[in-house]
Amino acid sequence: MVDTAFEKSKALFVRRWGEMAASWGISRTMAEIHALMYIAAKPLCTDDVMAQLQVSRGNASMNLRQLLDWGLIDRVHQRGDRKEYFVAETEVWEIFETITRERRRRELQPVVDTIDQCQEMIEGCANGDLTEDVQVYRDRLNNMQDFLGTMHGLLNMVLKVKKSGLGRLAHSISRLAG
Amino acid sequence: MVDTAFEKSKALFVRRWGEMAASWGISRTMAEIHALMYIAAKPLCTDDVMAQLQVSRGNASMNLRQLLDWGLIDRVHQRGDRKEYFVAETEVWEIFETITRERRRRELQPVVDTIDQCQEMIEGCANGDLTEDVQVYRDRLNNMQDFLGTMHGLLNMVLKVKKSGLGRLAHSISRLAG
DNA sequence: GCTTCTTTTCAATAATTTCGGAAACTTCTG
DNA sequence: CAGAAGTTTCCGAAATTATTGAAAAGAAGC
Repeated sequence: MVDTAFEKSKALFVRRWGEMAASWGISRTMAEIHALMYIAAKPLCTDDVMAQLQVSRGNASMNLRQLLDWGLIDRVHQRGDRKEYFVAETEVWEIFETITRERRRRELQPVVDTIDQCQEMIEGCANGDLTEDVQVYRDRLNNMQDFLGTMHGLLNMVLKVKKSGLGRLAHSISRLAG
Repeated sequence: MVDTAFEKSKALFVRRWGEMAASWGISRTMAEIHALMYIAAKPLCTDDVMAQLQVSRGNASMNLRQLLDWGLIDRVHQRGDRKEYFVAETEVWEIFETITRERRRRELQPVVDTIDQCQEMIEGCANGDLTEDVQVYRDRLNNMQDFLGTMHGLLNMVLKVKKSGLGRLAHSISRLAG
């Protein structure tokens, strides 16, 4: 069968994609479904996912919902079929933007907020008793916060610019640098 | 006690840092130790970690070793004391570089390699039977690979340039864009 | 509008994986 | 050799993830 190599190749990609995601704190199955849809030529339904990944209906359903929440896949309806089908975003930069946006919102923002809070907490005691320890601590918090702010801006810049070519990125940075 | 707010603030930072790391696939304790050392004014020893985070000696030891493997902390010897002490890298850009370097090596590189492998696997069958499915699949793999390559380059650029100011970054990008 | 059939969602249970603690074991120093 | 510090292994606890089965939701036909 000619398709064997094709099928094997796809399975390999899906598996590896899942493994990578797992080490990044994303459920393996969720990532595998995403990979499956990313490389699919046409919409897949829940049964396709169940069959290809050998998972239960509930599991497939839950992970599909999560992918919808993340905005990584969309519902698609096929006429004459009441089943729901799904397609993945296939523009890699869009995928990247979606993932970074969600992770920033869910996981980075709380840290930024917490650092603010930590800084407020030591403002009082910093007056009366500005020991070296407190000063060091305050510097470290500031550095981290600056870094997170810079990364935030840099990421936004990269994402914005990916849609208008590298020329503008250079320009943006020139202004930042000048 | 004047230090109460200070201690509470530090504890809050450590806790939140650990939580964030946990959602990024890094053990909570390992991240907490790292946070503890990042904000510490002087080197800490295993017993400090045990006391402040309420973990066992074995646990502390294992996680300290991992942090050493990652290159996020260094051993420091205090003269007149047999104990080992540790300090964290405190330059945020260095920390960032270390983490991205390690994660790329450990988790991204295998994906890049796998995509290569996947592409080779379908080269044979692509000749005889170039169905649309195969073609779509091949395109998606290529797009992903291009993306990973671009990100790799971009990251290197950002890291290199952080040590020589933003001016050079703009210049680098100008050349890329031109 | 009601029934029936299909699909999705939810909740309880089960399985897997990860993590941490205790203790055995090693190493180093005096 | 004694004592302290560091490491590794094993096992149980906790968290995460998956399965099952039942209920809910939604479309087609009457």
